[in-house]
Amino acid sequence: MERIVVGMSGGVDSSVAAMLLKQQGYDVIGVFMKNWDEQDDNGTCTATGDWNDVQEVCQLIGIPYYAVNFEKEYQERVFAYFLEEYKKGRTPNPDVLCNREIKFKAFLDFAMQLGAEKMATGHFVQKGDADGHSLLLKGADPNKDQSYFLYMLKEKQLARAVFPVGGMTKAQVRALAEEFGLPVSQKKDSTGICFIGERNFRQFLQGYLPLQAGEMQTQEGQVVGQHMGLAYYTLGQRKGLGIGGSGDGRSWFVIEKDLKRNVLVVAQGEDHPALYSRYVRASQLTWIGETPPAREGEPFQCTAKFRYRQPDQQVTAVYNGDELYLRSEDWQRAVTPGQSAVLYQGDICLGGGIAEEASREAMLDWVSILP
RNA sequence: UGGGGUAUCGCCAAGCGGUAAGGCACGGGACUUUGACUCCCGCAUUCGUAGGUUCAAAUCCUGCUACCCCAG
Repeated sequence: MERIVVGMSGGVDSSVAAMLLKQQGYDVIGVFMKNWDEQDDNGTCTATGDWNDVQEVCQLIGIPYYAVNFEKEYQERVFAYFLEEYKKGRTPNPDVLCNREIKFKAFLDFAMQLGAEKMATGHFVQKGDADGHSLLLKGADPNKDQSYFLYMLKEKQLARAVFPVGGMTKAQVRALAEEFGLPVSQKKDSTGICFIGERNFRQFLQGYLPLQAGEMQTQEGQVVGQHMGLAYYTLGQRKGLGIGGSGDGRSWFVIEKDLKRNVLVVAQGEDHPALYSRYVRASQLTWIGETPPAREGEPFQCTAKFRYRQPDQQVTAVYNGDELYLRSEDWQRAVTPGQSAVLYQGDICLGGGIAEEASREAMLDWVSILP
């Protein structure tokens, strides 16, 4: 009997995933990952409730369960990077790294040590196969597809993974949970940084990054307010600026973080040109498959998501080593350095990179590159 | 010191005798395994202040206060 270790968060999706695998006759082991240690106001660990849910669910399903601690790995491989990026004025996405480094590396290794053939998670993604090569496909529920967060995986990692709920809709998953009387069937979907959870983001950052207040200025250099530290803002941000009523009365948005001058550059109106770009340069490009969709320097068509849940955007892409250049058909709003650009062809997730800069104008000689 | 003007929510701003629009900001919620965006709801028993006229005033009258402008 094939053994599969399921990464269980205490949520509906991973609980149903474990249950389905058990039904299919696998030797299922549930494992709860603890990657962040934090006490809430009452002094109890915020992960305790989730661990309790995991235990309840596993007992109900009738599978053994364990908890494993990856706090150190998370700290070193994910959180350190997270803070470094903020210090550079960028806006990192820790969850894509968490998946590559923790869930599909540290945890995968752990699963193998438990004698498993495969690991499983409750991600809403599907797997495909092309001549024996694993493909990452979007989840069947277009509203819940989480392939964006898994683009950094390699096909070798993927080959070891199964996603039992990826072919279902969220509604179907909940219905199954309900049907089997899982105690978490009505549990609210979790959001926020994985393992760290929902919290006041500024308060959270304050504990790790020094505050350095400075000026908010327009592009023309007019001072329109004070900011409390560039790290607390991201491109395209509207809320939290606190400078309403000035200028022409429209909303203000962050259009640039000038680290050298410690100035937050803002502009008025959601349609301000500075919020939009068409060209994106990304680094740290990774392909899921061993064979990229095109050769270096050879432009190709695909779609991209510049943020989670964004509809596919038609782009022309070309890459050089781990540098990726994209030209979008449509204007893209607030493409932010540090955020990921994830590439697709149809339902296949190809991989992606981390945005370094976005521009209204070409940063490459596209005319000569394009056919 | 004369003359004129303006004072309505944190900011901007409707209102012109009939019982306080709207925008921005802010707060709450929804959405969401990053950060954002977006959407929904809330947000002045009160109109610088003290009186007066009137059935009824932010809206009319008077005093006071503050600020602005022009004269000096």
